Parts: sequence; C-alpha cells; structure tokens
Amino acid sequence: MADKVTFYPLDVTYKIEKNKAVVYLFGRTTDNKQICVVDENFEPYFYVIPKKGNGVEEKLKKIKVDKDNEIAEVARIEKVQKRFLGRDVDALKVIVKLPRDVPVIREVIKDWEILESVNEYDIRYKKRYLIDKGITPLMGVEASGEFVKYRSRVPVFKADRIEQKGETSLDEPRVLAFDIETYALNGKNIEPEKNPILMVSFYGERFKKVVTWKRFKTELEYVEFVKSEAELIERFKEIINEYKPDIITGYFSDGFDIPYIRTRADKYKIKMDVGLDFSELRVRKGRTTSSDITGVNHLDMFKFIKKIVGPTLDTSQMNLNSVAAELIGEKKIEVDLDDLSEAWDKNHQALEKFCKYNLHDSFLTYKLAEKMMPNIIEMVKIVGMIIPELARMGYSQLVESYILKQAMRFNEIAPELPHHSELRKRQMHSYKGGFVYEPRPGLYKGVMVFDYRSLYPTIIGSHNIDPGTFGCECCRGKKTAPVDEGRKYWFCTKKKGFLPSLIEDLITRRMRIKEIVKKKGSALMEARSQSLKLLANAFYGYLGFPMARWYSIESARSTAAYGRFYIHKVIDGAEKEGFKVVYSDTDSVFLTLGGKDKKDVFKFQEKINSELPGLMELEYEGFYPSGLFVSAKIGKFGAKKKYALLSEDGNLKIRGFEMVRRNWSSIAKDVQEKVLGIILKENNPEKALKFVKKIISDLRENKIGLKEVVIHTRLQKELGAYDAVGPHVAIAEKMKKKGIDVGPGSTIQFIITKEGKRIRDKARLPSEIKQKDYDSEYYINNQVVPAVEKIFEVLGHSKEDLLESKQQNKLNKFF
DNA sequence: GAGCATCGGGG
DNA sequence: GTGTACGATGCTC
Repeated sequence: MADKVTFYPLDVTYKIEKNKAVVYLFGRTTDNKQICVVDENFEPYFYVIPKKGNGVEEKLKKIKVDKDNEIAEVARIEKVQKRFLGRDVDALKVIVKLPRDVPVIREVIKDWEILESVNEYDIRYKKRYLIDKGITPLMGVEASGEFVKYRSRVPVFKADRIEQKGETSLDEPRVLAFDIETYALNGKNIEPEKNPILMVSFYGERFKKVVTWKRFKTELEYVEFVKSEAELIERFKEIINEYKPDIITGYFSDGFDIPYIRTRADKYKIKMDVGLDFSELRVRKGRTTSSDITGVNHLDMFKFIKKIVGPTLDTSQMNLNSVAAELIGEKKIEVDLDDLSEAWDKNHQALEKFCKYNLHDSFLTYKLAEKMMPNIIEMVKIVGMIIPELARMGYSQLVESYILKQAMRFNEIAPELPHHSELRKRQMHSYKGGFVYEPRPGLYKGVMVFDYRSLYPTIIGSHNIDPGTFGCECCRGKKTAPVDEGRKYWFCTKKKGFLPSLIEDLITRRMRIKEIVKKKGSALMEARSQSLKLLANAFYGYLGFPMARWYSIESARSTAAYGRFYIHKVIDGAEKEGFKVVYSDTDSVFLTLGGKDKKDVFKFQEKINSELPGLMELEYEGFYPSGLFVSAKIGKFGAKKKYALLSEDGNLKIRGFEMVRRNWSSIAKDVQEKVLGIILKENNPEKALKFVKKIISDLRENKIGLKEVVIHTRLQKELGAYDAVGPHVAIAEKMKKKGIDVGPGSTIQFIITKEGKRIRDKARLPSEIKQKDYDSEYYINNQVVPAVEKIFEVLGHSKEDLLESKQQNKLNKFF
C-alpha cells in the first residue's frame, strides 16, 4: 500500500493549507530524479520555564487572541525535563496550531511574573522542523507514503513517516552557472530600470549556451539568437526548467544578476514562476540583497567565497578575476567592457567576443562551484542549514545553527535571541582580543612561522569555558582565568559545559578524520576536516557576538586572556632561547634564527608542546625566504597587521596593505604592487626606490596617462542630501547641470587639476581636460607617496627621500 | 577617538 | 513571518 522514497533534501519551505502547516521538502531521489515530499505531521511549539508552584498551565490554556480574524490559542501542553544554561529545569512544551500563533502567544505572556523565561519561540519553523525530525539537508532521508497530484514541476510525494537514513549524501549535485551582461554607457553605472540585459550565458555539465538578441555572423555553436530582451528572459526561464539544476549559481548573483533579471521581467510583466512549485523568483532587499527560487538552490559564489574562504586567500580582492586566478588558476577574458555598449549600438560583429567573455564568466563560476562543492556540502552536513542560507551566513550564525542542532541531542533549551535593549547593551561591551607583538619594521630574510593549532577552541575545551559553567557556586574561589582589570572569572571544574562538549567533539572528530585523510585522502574528507576546523575556530567569536543566543562576554574575555597567556609563553621562550621574534599576532609567531640552527627551533617547539594542557598544540606553519614588516600603530594597544611575505613558491602574501580600492587612482595601486614585488622578489630596494622616483618624475612632467589618474567614487545619497561636499559630489552636481542623470549608486569619475583652491574646485570630469592639466603635486603627495611611504620608511627612507631627485644610499638595511 | 561616509561584488 | 542580520576601513571633526 504505502510507497517508499529515499531522497536528498535541498530546499525546505512551508505553506498553510486548510488551516494547517504543511512542510515541503524539495530534493533529488537516490535514483536521480527531482522530487517534492510534503509532510503534514509537524506541530509548532515553544517552551516556557515557570517559576516554582503556580498554575501556569491553566493560565496558558485560557489564552485566546484574535489576530486578523484568526484565533491563536494553545493546543496542548506537555511537561518536559530539560537543561538550561548548566542546570536542570522543569519546562512546559507549549504546542499551538499554526507557526504564526507562536509569536502572537509569546507576545501575550512575555511579561508574566510567574514565568522565568519563554524560549525557542524565535526559531524559524523550517529550522525547527529539520532539527526535530533529525533531517540534515543533502543527507539521505527515507519517506513512506504515497504520490499525490499537486500542482508542481516535479512529482509530489505525501509522507506519513519520514526519517534520516544512512550516511550517504548528495555529493554531486547538478549545477548550472549563469551570468548576464547588460547595457551600460556611463562607465560602471548600473541602472536596471533603464538598461537592458544584452546577453545571458549558462555553463553546466556538457552544457554551454549564450542567448542574445542582436544578430551577428558566428561559428560559435553555443550562441543562440532571440528577437528581444523579453524573449531572452523567457529563454532564461525555459533553460532552468529544462536543465533541472539542483543548484543555480552566479558570481554576486544575489545582489546583481537575479535582481536585474527580476527588474527587467517586471518591466515586461513576465511572470518569473521558475520555482518548482510555480512560485516566483524572490528578491529580498535588505542590507544586502538575496534572491531565491523555491526548490532550486540559488548559490551566490561570491558571498560564499567572501565570507567563508576569503580570509584564507592570499588575494585581498574578492572579484571573480582574482578569486578564480587563485582558486582555479584561470583568469577572466580581458575585454574593455565600455566597448560592449558601443558594439551593441554600432558594431554587431564585435559582439562575438563579448559572447565568449560572457560564457567564460559562467565557466569560471561553474569551476569555482565545483571546487568549493565539497566544502559547501560538508558545511551543510555539519551545521544543518540549506545551501542558499549557508552561503549568506557569517561564521557566528553557522556556529549557532550547529549548536541549535546539537541542543536537541543534549536536551538543552536554547536561550532567546537578544531584543533591542539587550542588544544595545551587548554592543557597548568590548573585550581585549589577541596579543599583537608589534613588528620591528624591516626587511627580513628567512622567516619561520609557528602557530597554535585551533588555539581558542582548545582553550575553550580544556578550560571548560561556557555561559553555563561560568561563575558556578561549587567552584567559587578556585582557579580564575588570567583576565586583567581585577576581574575574577572562573568556570566549573566538576561538570562539563555544553559548548566545551560540542567543541571537543568537533576537535576530536577532526583529528580522527585527519588520520583517515593521511591514509587515503579524499576531497570530501579533506573538506570535512576543514569545515570542522573553521566551525570550532568560530566559537570564540560567537561567545562575544552580540546577536548570539549563547552570548557570554565573560567567556569570550577569558578565552582571549588564556590565548594571550599561551602566546606569551612562546614569545618569551623563543627570545630566551636566542631566536629573534619579528612579529606575533594572537596565535602565531614569526621569528628568524638569530644565528641559531633550524634544528634548535624544532627542539624549542617540542619543549613548548610538552608543557601544554589537553588538546593544545603548537605547529610549524612554514618558511618564507623574505618578509617586509611595517609598523602601523593604532592607539595604545597593539599594532595593525601590515606585512608582505614571499613564499618559497614565489607568491606574495600581502596583509594589511589595503588601499587597493576604487577611490584610489590606478597609478597609486600599480606603484604599490610593483614596489612590493621588486623589494621581496628581486630583493632590490634600491631598484624599487628608483622606480618610484621615475614615476614621480613622470607625474611631474605629466607623462602618466589620464586613465591612470582617474579617481572613482560612488554617490551614496541624493545630491541634495550631502552636508560635506566632497570632490565627487561637486562633479556630480556639474554633471547634473549638463543634463547627465546622476543619483545614488552612480560612480563619479574625476581628475584633480591645478585650477582652484579646495579639492572640490580642483576636481574635473576626465572628458573636460587634457593630459597636462592634472595636478602632478596632488597625485604625488596624496596618491603615490602615501601608497608606498610606509614601505620605504621600513627601509630607512623618509617621504622626503622619495621626493628628492638626487640618489642616496641608505638602503641595504637587512636585519 | 568618535561618528560618519564609503567600499565591495556586478556592467 | 517562530522580532533576520554586512563588516571593514578611511575621513573628518
């Protein structure tokens, strides 16, 4: 009678049908077909923890709230024994009829004197469902029930029983990458209301296509012509529905491609009902825009890479070109995008190369997705979040998702999310972070780097740091954490805390996996190990994150304090042994041998390790032939991280030399990059100095091209709304007078000239001026010199030396 | 040193 | 929609 299906869930949503919440799970079956499984058997609920001896239950049962002509009331109450922040509690599980009744009822009871607290009313229903049913996205789930006839793009199976089954997961989801090119005449200005989409490209498994709506002669078999932009949008829908991807991915598609398509579709009144349930493409505009399709996981590769992988990359720029170059060793096709709109208007034959360019961007995005997929899948499996959400979350949210998932198993009740006043209070609290050993500025040869493996997680584990173990009665007056300012913080030594249990579980799981990887490495196992590490490392930040449910500033402070204690142990020890400590930050120490042998360093490392508690360990990170350290003090405490290292394989690892931003002229950016390269790779500071002097003299003689001195700044507000009129605002006003439409979001390009007093008077439109008009002194003093000043300071050269025309010989200062 | 403005990704 | 969310840095006072 009852059928069975086994499938891997990708997306989850719910709808209210016949006054009942119905959960929809979209996924792929083990025999590779798309499916939708519906489940009507899950009731919304939350917890209350009553104070002792009163009639809470009766009072709860009497609640009736009329909200939009629907009565919200309690359906049932169950007595449950739970744990809450380190102690046992008798709680009530309050079951209601509809998910939306939960906040309504909690609003009524939130200030009841007879309650200690109301909990878990603020966990989203979707999340609640997954946790309670023990379902992890992408992992095998077995459902029994029957197929039903619902309006849907995929077969619908109604489940009367559903459960996680086995350890298999969807390891090779079907991925489709896409990318659009749009009309844009005014440089980088992006105006979806005005400018059409010119082409859209797709890249998938044995699938490539570019759709465009202006004809030209081509041999490219993947180019498809349609008649209009509206038809292009229709094709976009069709291709998605025909290809049937599990994941559709783009680069910054959350914030650009999908919203753009949405806007254009609205213009033509095209229904974007691409969802597997025929629901429309959703674009939610908040602080950051996000875009979703029901049943198809939309994954913005940019967001995922920026948030999750970004910090570990060598490149500081997160654009497709830099990221693809580093992660998959391929770059974008070089074209001048200003030419695209021109080709569109005047020279259709030139569009062919832009089709190639367009396809290549999809190709790169596909490759990035392919490369990152093991990491994405493993993270999903650990934290239990669906892919589109995962890609948008910060680390603290990943941690919280993981804790919530585990709370069920540990029978813990979750604390509530902080409300406004509590949040404000938390945001005022600060705490001292890691210790930074201010670098002695200089160019060093032979730098060795050591760091603590998972410093903060191992501290949290071995010192039992947790909001529930903090300040317990049973350990009053015993060992306190090395926090300063007279604070006395201690953590229970008798009962293991909830978070330390979780974190030690993560660390030991990772150690086991690393053993397996050593024997027979697989990309998936490698990725699992990485995900476990990342998650464990994020616990410390989570404890001090104002939005955290298990927030505990005391725990965060104590963790950091122990961290400083242990890193000092290495720094002091190394100096005592005769090594030269060049720099240290939080969990890592950079040193040079100081005349001693490499063997001695490793002996020293061993000694440190023999004295560490629990799971703590100091590891050897690597050797760098040369490194440049720059001092950049900020306030009284610590120094800013600012250094550039040359690795043995010839790559530059640059940290803290920011300013590679749009509002710097390209001449300043180029000079900085070249200077670091010459100093570290060629070991030739003198050549670097000569190089800068040459650029400066070229600037003086106005030999540097206009393109290289253009500064880009974006308008953020309406023109009238500015109090401070910067150069870009002045230029924008000028443009407006000329009849050029500028507003929030427009990028203003300008060049600083000699005419005028204030900077804003000196600014001109690039089109208005000639090569010799730009203000050489401005570009020397405010752009090029600041970009390299600090670097040369390290080498014993002041700003004045850069500006002097005669040669000096203060260089060759090695340490 | 605080508070405000801007960038970033995308064409 | 089961109170949902940018984070870092530079400039100006």
